[in-house]
Amino acid sequence: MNNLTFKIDFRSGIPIYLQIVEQIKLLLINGELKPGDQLPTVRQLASDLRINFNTVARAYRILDEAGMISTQQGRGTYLIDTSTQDVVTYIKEQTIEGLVENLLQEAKKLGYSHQDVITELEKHFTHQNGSSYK
Amino acid sequence: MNNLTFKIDFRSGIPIYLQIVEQIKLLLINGELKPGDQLPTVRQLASDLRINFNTVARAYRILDEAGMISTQQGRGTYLIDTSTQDVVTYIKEQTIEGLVENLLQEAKKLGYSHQDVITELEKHFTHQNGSSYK
Amino acid sequence: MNNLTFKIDFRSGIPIYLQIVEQIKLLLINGELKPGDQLPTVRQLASDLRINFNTVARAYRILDEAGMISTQQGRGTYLIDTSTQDVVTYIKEQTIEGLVENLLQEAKKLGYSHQDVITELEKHFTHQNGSSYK
Amino acid sequence: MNNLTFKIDFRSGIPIYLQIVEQIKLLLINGELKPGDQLPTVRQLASDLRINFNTVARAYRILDEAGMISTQQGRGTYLIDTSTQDVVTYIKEQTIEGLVENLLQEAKKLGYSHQDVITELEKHFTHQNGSSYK
DNA sequence: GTGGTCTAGACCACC
DNA sequence: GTGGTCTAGACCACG
Repeated sequence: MNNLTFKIDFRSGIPIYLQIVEQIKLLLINGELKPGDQLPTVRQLASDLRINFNTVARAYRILDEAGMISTQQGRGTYLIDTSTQDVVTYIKEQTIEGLVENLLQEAKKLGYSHQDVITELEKHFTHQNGSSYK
Repeated sequence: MNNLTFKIDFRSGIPIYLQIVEQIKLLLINGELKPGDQLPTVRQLASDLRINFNTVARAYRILDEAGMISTQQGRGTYLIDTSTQDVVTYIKEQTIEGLVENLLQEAKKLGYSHQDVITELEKHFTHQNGSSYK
Repeated sequence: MNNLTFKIDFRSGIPIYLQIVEQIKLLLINGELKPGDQLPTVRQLASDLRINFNTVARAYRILDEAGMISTQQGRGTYLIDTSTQDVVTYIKEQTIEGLVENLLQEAKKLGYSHQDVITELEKHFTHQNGSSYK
Repeated sequence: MNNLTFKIDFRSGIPIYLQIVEQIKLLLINGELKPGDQLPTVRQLASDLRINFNTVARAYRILDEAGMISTQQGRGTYLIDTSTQDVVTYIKEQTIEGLVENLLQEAKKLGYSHQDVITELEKHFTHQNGSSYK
């Protein structure tokens, strides 16, 4: 049940604890983790990833403060258990919005119009794969 | 002649030297700085921004290594002087491409289709300002 | 394990941080350091060499930007860990080529033919040590 | 008589005064300047090259101290006038020797044998132009 | 007066 | 404990 696919990049410069937070969000979105599931213990995950115990604890603390997980003394750590799809879509929307907002903000500084951004995006669509429209 | 509009946010957590690097790129793109122009001296800019000259020197060194400026011992620092528009468009394109690529990569991880990204973008267009597009 | 033989010449006029960069390249080539090895911490090496830790940090930053080492906040600094011999031979070749190219370029300015250069080289072989060649 | 072809590279990082010293050596070797010739005045050359007066003066001082030129108060600066060919060949030899010695020293550090250096050199001969043997 | 190097030491982020 | 950032200030090389 806990063969989770964590990928940590030690060279990316992004703090490990943040990478863990992101990974867990992704696992939830992918469906690899479901609301109510138990997360690996801090010590287990630290050992698996060959990283420091405190680093995992910090990631869990952040998720806890964000209300995404529930840490229960002596019983373990669980993903919050609300009506499933709600959490997932909320997180997804929150994330994509942040990304888009950031893109537009930067583009604006560079003097690009919204149309320019669209054009650039479409360039990438055709390059990568013609099949991605759903 | 050198009344440049530098804006440093000391509370953003982003290193000052990186903010300077970005600012100079922006000034170039905006046309406030032109290829061949002399930049303020390290000590002058440091004094203007109320920061240490080593911090400015570090920013200039990075821009120099990136080939955007030319630092000349005892003479000052100059923006690179190639056929003007080339540099500017190159930097702009490089930047927007990076931003878009990053967005799509993240969106993909979240399971969004390209169309979803477009939709989200358009939502922002109407919210922010109705003038620029659509 | 980290009894590395660093030799810094404080009177050479060559910046200390550059000397450190060169020394580490050499240690890698000599095999005294191997891909994946941890380098001494910035503060440790600074203390050993009786220099400021910022000077070491600068050398490490350069090596990092060049992709030769991997600096990890809070964990330490490690030599890059690709298929061993690749890195070493690449660096060696890159270096010797630069040296030879430089020599030929200068010799050309002086009006020397390639044969002249060879002749001059052979003169040095016999002077220095009769064993290595000819 | 004084349309000399000076080429200064402000971006090379090599001090301008050293570039001038080298240029004058080259002009002598090329025959563009001959023993006994008058050099441009410090102010004239500084103006031509758009550089600081002191920089040229410094270059001339070095050449003077090296015995290559003779500065005569109020009369100008002249190249030393010994039996022509002597000076030229001396300078040439001195220079090529320095270059070769430097190459071998660096190659040695890298663990290259003399044969390796020869091999690398020959690689460059065939690549550049097959006609250079005199 | 210009930039470059180095030092000493404080404070922070991360592990 | 690790590296990163920034400051303050000295000294040097170059122009």
